[in-house]
This record gives sequence, C-alpha cells and structure tokens, in this order.
Amino acid sequence: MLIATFNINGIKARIDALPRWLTTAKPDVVCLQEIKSVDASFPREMFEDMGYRVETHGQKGFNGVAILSRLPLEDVTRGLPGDETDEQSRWIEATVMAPRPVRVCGLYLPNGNPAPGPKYDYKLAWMARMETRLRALLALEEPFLCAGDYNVIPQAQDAAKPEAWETDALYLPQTRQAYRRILNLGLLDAFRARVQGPGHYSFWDYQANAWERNNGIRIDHLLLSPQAADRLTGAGIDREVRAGDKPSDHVPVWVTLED
DNA sequence: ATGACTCATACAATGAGA
Repeated sequence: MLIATFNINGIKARIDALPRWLTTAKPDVVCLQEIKSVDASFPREMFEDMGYRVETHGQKGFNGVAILSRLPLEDVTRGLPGDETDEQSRWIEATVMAPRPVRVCGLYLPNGNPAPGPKYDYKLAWMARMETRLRALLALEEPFLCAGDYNVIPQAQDAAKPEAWETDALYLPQTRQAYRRILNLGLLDAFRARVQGPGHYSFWDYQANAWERNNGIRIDHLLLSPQAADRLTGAGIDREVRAGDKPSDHVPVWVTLED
C-alpha cells in the first residue's frame, strides 16, 4: 500500500499537476494540504473519475486538507481536538479499509512565523494538541500514521542552508523540541528510517532560484505508529515533481506498507 | 533585505506562505 503526503499549494492552481502525479505514482492514499478551497468548490468529480474517494476539510482562501483514497474510508473526522474556538482547517482523519486497516491522519501544521508572536504561540499550542491526540491514538495499539506538512525542519541535515533558518519558526529550538516530544511518544520518521544523510528535501521556495540551486528543506513527513512501522517496506521523496509545469513549492513524500 | 515568487481574493493591492 502506497500512502503519500503532498502540499499542493492550491487545488485550482494544481488542477493539471496533481492528476499528472497521481497517474504516474498511482498512490493508494494521498493526504493533501493547502487545498485553499471550501469543500463545495473542491473538484471532487475529477478525482472520483480517477478511482479515488474524496474527503475534504476546507476553508475559504487558506489552509485546508483532504484525503484521496482508492480504498474505502471509514470513520472520517475533521479538525484537531482540544480547542473548540480553532477555525483553521488543518487536520483530518480516516481509517483506510485494507485487509489490515490503517488510521491515517492528514495534517497541515501551522507555519508560526513571525516568531516570537501570536502565530508562533498558535503553532506551539497546536503541536501540544497534536501530542495529546497522538497519545490517545497510541493507547489503542493499532496501526496509524500522520502524514503532512509539519512546517518543521527536524535537523541541520534537513536544510541546504541551516544557518539561514536559525531564527525561523520552522527551525527554532522550541519547534524542534516540540517535534521531538512527538517523535519520542514512539513514532517513526519513515523517510529517515530508510534514507540517511543530507541533501533530501521536500520544499524549495519559488523565490531566488531555490530549486535550481537545490536550496531546499525537508518539512513534509510521515510518522508511523509502532504497529504501522512494523509494516514499513519503503519511503521516498518524488523530487522530480518540482521540475514539472506549474509545480507546487512542495513535492510528494511517500511510504509503502505491507498490505 | 519590510527583498525575491506564487496563490487567493477580487478585479487593485494585500495577506500568507516558508
């Protein structure tokens, strides 16, 4: 089973690039971030015609997440628990009904810039809420994974120029500490379980020829519960997508699990 | 470097992204 995450930076803007990648990569499940669309405006028929179920959690203009799946989905929930006043659409969950079901969480973790400030406070509070949700999921001792745009550069090797990010919300010590707290619950960074060393990125800024200079960062991650990690057979980054026509600034990151 | 580029909203200029 191939499960991917892809921050598409606007579903309308990626109306050609996303189907192109789906046709090439043939993922079974895709968590999308930054659909930048309300649910009613999402072009669901296009993806249904390609064989995908479509579950969205959108909002007007910004943010928004979705799950596309060739396999049936059950128990779909929208929103990260823990703050009834939070109106930002950044979290969706569904159980993928394979022979051995997998709970999939799709997430778009807040950017947090500028830091310090209220946006950074929101990021850290959101990460604390995520940690609480993951404790509840881990207690079930079932396979699950969290796929999305974490807006976290975990280590220096995950940036081409780590020194340029030292005061940025994606790389501040408090950010990396909060991310490690989540990992240390017992989750596995699937990509790092399979691929070592620097030079592996999932985002390149549109500005200053970042792609041509390979000035990237690795911020899109798939974290696996122990029961999902036991089934991990592969992981990768589809970096060539960044060189396509009208690309997102992110590329897909994926894992394969034993069925 | 309050930069650059892209997207959405709205139809000009601005906010947000990372």
